[in-house]
Amino acid sequence: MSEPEGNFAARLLTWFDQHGRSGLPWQHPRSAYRVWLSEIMLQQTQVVAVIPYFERFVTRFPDIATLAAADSDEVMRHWAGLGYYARARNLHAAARQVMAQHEGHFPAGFEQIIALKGIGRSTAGAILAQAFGTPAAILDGNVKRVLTRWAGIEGHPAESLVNAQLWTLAERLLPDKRAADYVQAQMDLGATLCTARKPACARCPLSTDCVAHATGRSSQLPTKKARRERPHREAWLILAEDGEGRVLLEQRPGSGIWGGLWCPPVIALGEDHAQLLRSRFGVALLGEEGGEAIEHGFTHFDLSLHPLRGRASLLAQTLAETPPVAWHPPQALRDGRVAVPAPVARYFERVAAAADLLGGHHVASVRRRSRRRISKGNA
DNA sequence: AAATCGGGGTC
DNA sequence: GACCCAGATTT
Repeated sequence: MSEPEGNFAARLLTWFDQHGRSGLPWQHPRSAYRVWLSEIMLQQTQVVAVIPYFERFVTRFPDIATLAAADSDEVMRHWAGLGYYARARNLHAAARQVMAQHEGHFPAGFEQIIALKGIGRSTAGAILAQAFGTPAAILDGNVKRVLTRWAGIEGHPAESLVNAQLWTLAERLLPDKRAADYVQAQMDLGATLCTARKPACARCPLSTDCVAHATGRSSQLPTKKARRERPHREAWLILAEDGEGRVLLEQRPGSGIWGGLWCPPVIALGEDHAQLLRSRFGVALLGEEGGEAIEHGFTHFDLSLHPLRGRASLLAQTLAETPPVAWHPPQALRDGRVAVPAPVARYFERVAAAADLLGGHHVASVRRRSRRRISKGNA
């Protein structure tokens, strides 16, 4: 078929030349490593949220060898607050994979790229096209939206049949030139014109033969999935302080929420927290006092964390199974020296701000050092 | 096929 | 408050 799709790619690229985004940090310089890193960070994460993390990450880990050689705690520290922490663990593992299997050079073949941890079909295509100029299809949220609308594809994209249909179409529309630009053009169209809500069809280069636009179904496509209501969970957040005001942290297991991050013990509200603190950490909590709950929403449940502060009394006893434990001053949990979950960092900022309000001005210097506050503008 | 895995931007 | 985001991996 010569031009059965009505010059879809050509129109997209012409639009891109005038309206595409060209100032993104990973576009200059554009190396395989920087493209790879950006694609991982951008999974389910918006560009504006990624940019400050990307800048900090490449400053500290400028190349694959540096990343591979780094300590995992330091990698997690540079990811803390961005979410989906399995991405960071997979990225780190993949960097070591590249060192071991490809002599430190990011591979240029699809099969080798997709074999790396954390890289699926779409991310592999995006890297292949942007880093090596090899034409490859992608199918992220943007492209799913653009294609379901343009071709009028009904049914939820998660269904295997619909998904296969979308991949086939994406492959068929692929131009044989300007591979990197074409990837970026698809992203930019989806992010700026063919948006989830109120698409700007009047300015879209594809509207002339867009099925959804012609039939008035743009707001109906892609088909939304019925969402279940999110359950609500409650837990204690145990803030056990030693004699020097340092807080007890445990490293969370790799699987599950906040995997690999450091966090004060989180114990379900119904459980016997005193007994659990004793058995798992050899600690008793003295002079307990509560505080206002920390509300935090996840994709599939809401969480209320009830802070429970107290003085830690170490019980001299041998413990059977002690998770990795560390003690850190609250300041270290605010300024990014320890990889803690975003709501935990926020909690300690709130406590510090309250103390600042009551007392001295010494906290000002701490704030200046806090990149998280500045980059994300947390209140 | 469905569930899991974060946090924030945006309306 | 609901929806969504340059998805991959596990169940």
